[in-house]
Parts: sequence; C-alpha cells; structure tokens
Amino acid sequence: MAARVGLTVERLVRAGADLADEVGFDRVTVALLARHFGVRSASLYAHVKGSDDLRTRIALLSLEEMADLGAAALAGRAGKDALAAFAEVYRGYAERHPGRYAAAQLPLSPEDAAASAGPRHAAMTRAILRGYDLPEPDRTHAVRLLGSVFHGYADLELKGAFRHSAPDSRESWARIVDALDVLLRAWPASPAPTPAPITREPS
Amino acid sequence: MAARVGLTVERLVRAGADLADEVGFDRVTVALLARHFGVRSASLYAHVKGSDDLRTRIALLSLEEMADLGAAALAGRAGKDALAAFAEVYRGYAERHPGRYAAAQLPLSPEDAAASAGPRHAAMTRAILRGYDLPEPDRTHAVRLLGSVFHGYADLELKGAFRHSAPDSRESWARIVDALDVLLRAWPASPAPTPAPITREPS
DNA sequence: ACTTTTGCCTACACCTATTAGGCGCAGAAG
DNA sequence: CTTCTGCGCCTAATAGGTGTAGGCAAAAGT
Repeated sequence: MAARVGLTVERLVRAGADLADEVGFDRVTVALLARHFGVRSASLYAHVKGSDDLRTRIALLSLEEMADLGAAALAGRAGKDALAAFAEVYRGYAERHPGRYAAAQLPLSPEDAAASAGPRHAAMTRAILRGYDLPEPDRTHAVRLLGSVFHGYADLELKGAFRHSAPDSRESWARIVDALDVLLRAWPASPAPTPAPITREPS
Repeated sequence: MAARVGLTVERLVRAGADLADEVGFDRVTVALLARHFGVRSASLYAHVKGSDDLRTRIALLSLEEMADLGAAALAGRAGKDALAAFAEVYRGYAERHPGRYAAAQLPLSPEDAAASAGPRHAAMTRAILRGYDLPEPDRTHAVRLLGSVFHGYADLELKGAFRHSAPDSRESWARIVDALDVLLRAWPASPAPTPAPITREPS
C-alpha cells in the first residue's frame, strides 16, 4: 500500500510526544504510535530500540524544550522578575503539555541524565539565585527548594489536586511566587542554634 | 493442589503494596501478584475488579497509612515542631516505601479522591498552619505551597535528583524546613485591595 | 449427609512488546 | 533506460499481560 511512510527517529519522538499530550504519557505505546503512522509495530524497531528507548527520547525532548523555554524566559530578567518568569515556564509547560511534562519526570539512567537538559535546568535555577544573596551551601538548598516547589506544584495541579477547591490555582501560584521571593531575601542564616533532639521514628 | 489459598481483598492489596515497594508501582501486575500467591491470574478477579481497581486500592491504602503517620506525628506538636515532624513523615514514607509513595500519586476519580485520606492530609496541613498567623486566602495558598514542597521534594529525591550532588539530601531537607518556618512567619500580606491590572500574558 | 456457596481452576480471546526473516521500492551504477 | 543494491516496511511468530466464561470441588449452612 502506502510504501515508505518516511519514518525517522525525530518524527517518531515528536509524534510520540504529541501522543503523550493527547492520551497521557503512560499510554504511549509502540503499537499506538505505529497505528498513528499507519504502519505495523515491528516497523518502528528499525528506528527506536523499543518501548523504553522511545519513552526516554520523549523525556529528553521534553527536558530540552522546557530548558529552551526557561532560557528564553530568563533572558534579560533578574531577581523576582526572573523567578516569576521561570516559574511560569514550569506551570505553563505542564498545563499545555501534560504528557511531555509527565515524560520529563521519567527517571533516567545516569548517562542519560548527564547528557540531558537536566543540568541546564539546575544551572538556570542557580542563575535565578544570583539575584538574591545566598552563601554557598544555602544556595544549593535553595536550588532544591525551588525545584521542589516548581515540580511539586505543577505535578499536583496536573493531577487535579487544586482543581476543585476554593481560590483559583493561578492566584495561589502568584502568591506562592511572591512568598518565595520574600523567603529568598529573608533566607535564614546557616544552622539555627537549636540542635533539638529528634524524638521519634515511628513504625 | 493447594486448594483455597485464602485470598481476600485486604491481603491482595497489602501484598500488592509490598510488591510495589519491591519492584516499583508501575510494575505491579495482576499476573505477578497472582504468582506471588501461587495462584492463576483469573483467580484474582473474584476479589478485585481488575488492574485499575487493584492499583487504586493500593493508592488508597498508601494515602491512609501516610495520613495515620501524619496524625501521629502531629499529636502534641505545634508550630515549627509540627511542621518538621510532618515534613519528616513525607520524606520518611517516600524513602521507606517508594512503591507505596508512587501509588499515592495515582490520579483518582473524584469519588475515590473524596473518599480517600486526601482530605485528611489537607486538614492536617491546615492544622500545622494554626501555629502561624495567616488570614484566610493566604492560608490556602500556604497549604498548597507546603503540599508542593513536601511532594516535590519527596518525588525528586525518589527519582534520584539529589543523589549525586554535593550536600546530603537530609541536610537540605532540614534547611528547607527551617526556611519554610521563616517564610510562614514572614508571609507577605495579600496584594493591595486594588485589583491591579495583570501586566502581561506571554505566549 | 445434603445442598449451597464460592474460591480457585481451565480455556479462551485479545492486547502489547519484540525478534527473525522476506520482499519490493528508491536511488545509484552501468 | 535498465539493473543492482539496500533499507524500509512487511509478515510471521513468541512471550507475557488483561480480562471473561464456565467448571469443579472444598467449605459452610441446614
């Protein structure tokens, strides 16, 4: 029939990412993607090693896209402005591309992780903190906090955690960014003088 | 052969949760669970509606367990003490029970969500905030922030995001809890009653 | 002891993943 | 313009997971 559809890794990964946004990342399947191209499943194995490889490539693509958006958002901004813009990239990306965002959460092998845009994300978060005045161990703690908030909020929102309760999610997000800005200015100096004994370890 | 193994929903769900902790939540399968009991897959369908039902029940169990631990941790504590204890429940649970923690992230149907321990989690987070002095819309924003940080941090740590970099994750976690305490005390007042025009809407 | 329940089994139909090997169209070589 | 060659997509086939229908025998109720 339609001989030579013209499959390439790039086309497959792109289509796979789109598919993820439509039906959910965990429902992206070699068979489904093959059907989308009007081709048999086996044909994809010439371009992609298999299901895992496909998913990994979609994850890497998503990380790159998000990093590019982040870089664009940070260009020419600093301080709270940069913080808000970067935060909006996360939220916006997760909203517009739920499947890609889910893909970006896929645990990667150390090699893939190192080759991914992950380090760029970390570097950008660090760059945002240049606008605040944090000495070194704290800067890393702050990077981790920001990463947690951005990811945690986007993830919870995606799962609908805020969908059916009172204040609109966008409003909370704006207020949270405000709060983070305040926090980064008032970041508590290194170890508090209270070495309080941790009391319990349940279960 | 071994007639009547004595399957029940509870035993299946419990074993499924343990299995999730061993092999990962997404690798929990009806077939695997059946093998674990030395039984054919079809036999499980008398107790559980299917794969989705099984997963959902594991998710609900995990949410309950976490809520119980949270309640125990909060008993008799207030303020920063309560905050730190609750935070530790999240981190500790995710660390000891990665599969269950992943299960707890499963998106639930509205009915299941309402019947789950999810609302208890929200109520406990709200209770923590009683130790701080936040007026009402802000309290909800703060609940969402805390939820995001707790979940985001646990999730990232589980995926190994902090595993191969400088300061130990536990240290960051302690410092982040400190920072959240500071933030909740210095929470920025709501924006002026003047509905300031939103400046820009990118994209 | 009998009947009823019901727990687990066999058999099947259908889906996805993945491998092995075949055939033909596209572009290069003559 | 023909012929050759390769690679791009195919068919075939295996393995494992989900889920349904119906059977048989052990447990439980009388």
